[in-house]
Parts: sequence; C-alpha cells; structure tokens
Amino acid sequence: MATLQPVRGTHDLLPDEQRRHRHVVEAARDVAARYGFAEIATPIFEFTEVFKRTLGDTSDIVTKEMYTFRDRGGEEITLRPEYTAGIARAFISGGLAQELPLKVFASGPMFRYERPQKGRLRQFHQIDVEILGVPEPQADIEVIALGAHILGELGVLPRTTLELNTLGDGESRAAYREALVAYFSDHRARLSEDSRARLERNPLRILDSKDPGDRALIGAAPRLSEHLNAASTAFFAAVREGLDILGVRHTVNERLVRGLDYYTHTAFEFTTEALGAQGAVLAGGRYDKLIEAMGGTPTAGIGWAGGVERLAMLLTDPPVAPRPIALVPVGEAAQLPALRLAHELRGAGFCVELGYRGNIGRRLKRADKLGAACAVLIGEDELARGAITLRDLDTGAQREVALADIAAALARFRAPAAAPAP
RNA sequence: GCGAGCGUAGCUCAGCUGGUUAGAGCACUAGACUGUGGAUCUAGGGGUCACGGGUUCAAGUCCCGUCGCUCGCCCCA
Repeated sequence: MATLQPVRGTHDLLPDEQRRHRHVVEAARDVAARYGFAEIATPIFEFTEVFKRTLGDTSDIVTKEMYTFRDRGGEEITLRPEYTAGIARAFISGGLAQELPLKVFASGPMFRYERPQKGRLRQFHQIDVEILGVPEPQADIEVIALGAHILGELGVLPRTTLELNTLGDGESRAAYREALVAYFSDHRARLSEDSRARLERNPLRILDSKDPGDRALIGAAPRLSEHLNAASTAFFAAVREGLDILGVRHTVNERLVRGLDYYTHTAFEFTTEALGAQGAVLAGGRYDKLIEAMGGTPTAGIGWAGGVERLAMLLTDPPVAPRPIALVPVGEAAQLPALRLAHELRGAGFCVELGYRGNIGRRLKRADKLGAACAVLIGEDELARGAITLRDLDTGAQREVALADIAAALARFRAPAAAPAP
C-alpha cells in the first residue's frame, strides 16, 4: 500500500465525491453566467516569474509553497497556486485591454506545497471570478453579490459569515502602514516572534495574529478607518450601501487585511465555523495596481476565489446520480432486441442501463441497486406481441406497452430525475 | 516548516497485562430463485495488522525510523 498511495495531499475524486465537486462548479458557472461572466481557462502552469510578480517575494505562497521545476528546455515553471495571476497574464498577453470591462469565470486545480489538513490539500480546486477594468464600487458589489448568490444556490450561505473591510486607496493604505509600523516598532519587544517577522515583511498581517500578547497590543493600535482619505471612505460606504440594498448581510472586520501593495479598497471573506482552522470558503478583494505591477497598462481589478473542496464539504444535501431506466432482456432470444432498444432509447435521450448478465431476478436486483426508476422487461412473450413490460420500481405497478408507444410511456422516467435522498 | 494524536478487510470497529491458523457488522460475489427487485437464509472471496527495522521462545500488541491521515500553529480557498 505504501507505494500505491497517492502523493501526499492529493486525492482521488471517486464518483460520489466528484459529483459533489461537479455540483459546486456547475452551480457557480451557472449563476456566474447569469451575471454576465464568460468562462475562460488558462494553463495549469506558468513561468515562475508570473507568480513571483503577482504574489510578491515575501508571501508564504512564493517563499515556500510553490511547486516549481525546470522543464527540459531549462525554463522555470510553476504549477499555479491561484488563478488571478494566470488571468492577469492572459489579459496582458492576449491584448484583452480592448475588451474592457471584462468579466470572467474560471475553475480548476491549484497546487500548493503545504502541510495537509482538513480542507487543505496540495492539489485542490477553486472556482474564480474576476472583473477587470471597472474601478467603480459597482464591480465590488456585483462580485460579492455573485459570491453570496452562489453560496445561496448551494445551500451553504446560512452557515457562512461575510466579513468585509477596506484597505483604502494607495494613499490611505501607505499612510496607515506607516502609522502601524511606527506603533509596533515602539512596542517591538512585546510582539511575538512571528509578528516581529511580520513587522519587517508584512506589517498589516500583525492585525490578524492570534497570539494573546499581540492581541493586547492590537487593541490600542492605530485603526485603518482613521487613515482613510475622503475618497476611500466614500468608496467603502458605496460598497456597503449596495450590499445592503441587495440584502447581502455582512460584518466589518478591520483586521481583515491583504499584505501586498497592489491590493486596494475592498477585501472580503465568506467564512464558516464548520471546517475547523480552514474557515475561509470564498474570499477575494480589489487589486487595482496588479496589472500595472505585472507590466500592463494600469487596469482596475477585483475578484474572488472559492475552495471547491471546502464548499463540497459544506453541502447538506449532496447531489445524487441520475436514475436510469433498467432494460431487462428475458431469455436468449431477447438479448439482441434489448441491445437495439437500449441504443434507440439512449439516442432519444434516455439514461439506460442494460445489465450484462444474469436472470431476471438478478437483473432487477442490480437495477434496484443502481436506483433505477423503472424496468423495461423484454422477453419472448413481449417480442411476439411487439411490446415491452414496463415496471415502476418505486410502486411495483407494471403494464404492457406497445413498442410504438414506448417513448411516451417512459417520458416521466426521463433522467435526470433525482432519486430521493438516501 | 513547528507541536500533539492516530494507522487492523472496501467501510465502521473488536482483538485483555505480548501467547495457537486475526474476528464481527455493513458492503461485495454466488446459491436457495433460469418471467419479477427491495426481505430472509446459506456459502464464498477478500488482510504481507500502513511500511521497514529492533527487543523476545513468541509482536496486531513493546521500542525506533519512515510514510500517510487527523487536530492545532503558520498560511490560506
């Protein structure tokens, strides 16, 4: 078993699990389409430089979590740890500045070399949306409302909380950062070791510390809201007003921050208590300076990523497989006619399971196990009369139907009628 | 990367202070039942007790290492 284990932090998606994942992704794609987001896909790997530029040299993701390797041509390649970088790169290299405003939806696997935990894997999956080219708060409102809508569609919204904050524009943010560094530098000796490191690399992150000593200092620290300029305050107010009008409930959490300089204004997280330490289920923010930082012409951006595994774990009523129609040939002579009938019904859009072996009892038992809604029995008697026997497997009622009328008789068993939840 | 706990059949678990060929339930396969499923009964297949080493007359049980999972920390989706 040791050698046949999947690589640490990777997981097989067997049918039940894959169905849950698919349900999450399809619900998201579907709702996003209603909001006018077009689906795109970018490569699973990029030049390492793409992620270094977007994530910054000091983030944990870049310093220790990337799957990086050199390919046979000597290029430095990295398996994508998140989606935004690839989309930003595609935006620049594909000349999409002509298409603004651009609204895209994407999903797929991500890779981070982390210590696995519940809801945290080395290969995991995300859904992702981005709006490029809209500096107005309307984009923030739309993107957050879309997230809430998807969570609602999945039935998990009641188990989440939306936390919201603003980092302000570049000016406000720089002013606050300065005040914060000054304050914590004065109290450097009392900071935890982790937070002393943060002070050098990522001072805003100290606000997020769980260390009790840090928490005491944080209480008296300068507040972000006191350093917002008028424009930033108005922007945040507009976002909140929009959410209120849409009935998207949220709480302001001033300690919710993003470390890197190209993040601006809105930061948000839908979190849950249900997944232990990995509470963030869908999170994002505004990154008006990112495209510029990557070498493109300045373009506003906002988006979020949602964790498919985490969302799938929160589903309360998991999707079920479509109920097939079980075709049951009775006797040797019925085998080929049944094969032909299965082919025709499938062509007509029915979900049909034709057993492989066994007598009628065995086949019905198998049909039952598959959750078949009905069985179509075809034997010598039926062949002689040009008919089939249709048995409703829920009620046990059964009747003979002429072959010519079969499609109509089966109409109510057409997949994907959902089976009752187990 | 740091700290702690846990690995016995596909799943959930039992297996006493080390002591014969490692068990149960569920699931699976087959038969009772070659024109009628869900139930019942009977039989069967499945395990290098995560992997490797050590202690011992004897290891699923004790010790060490490795791998994996879980829970915190860190970070995040």
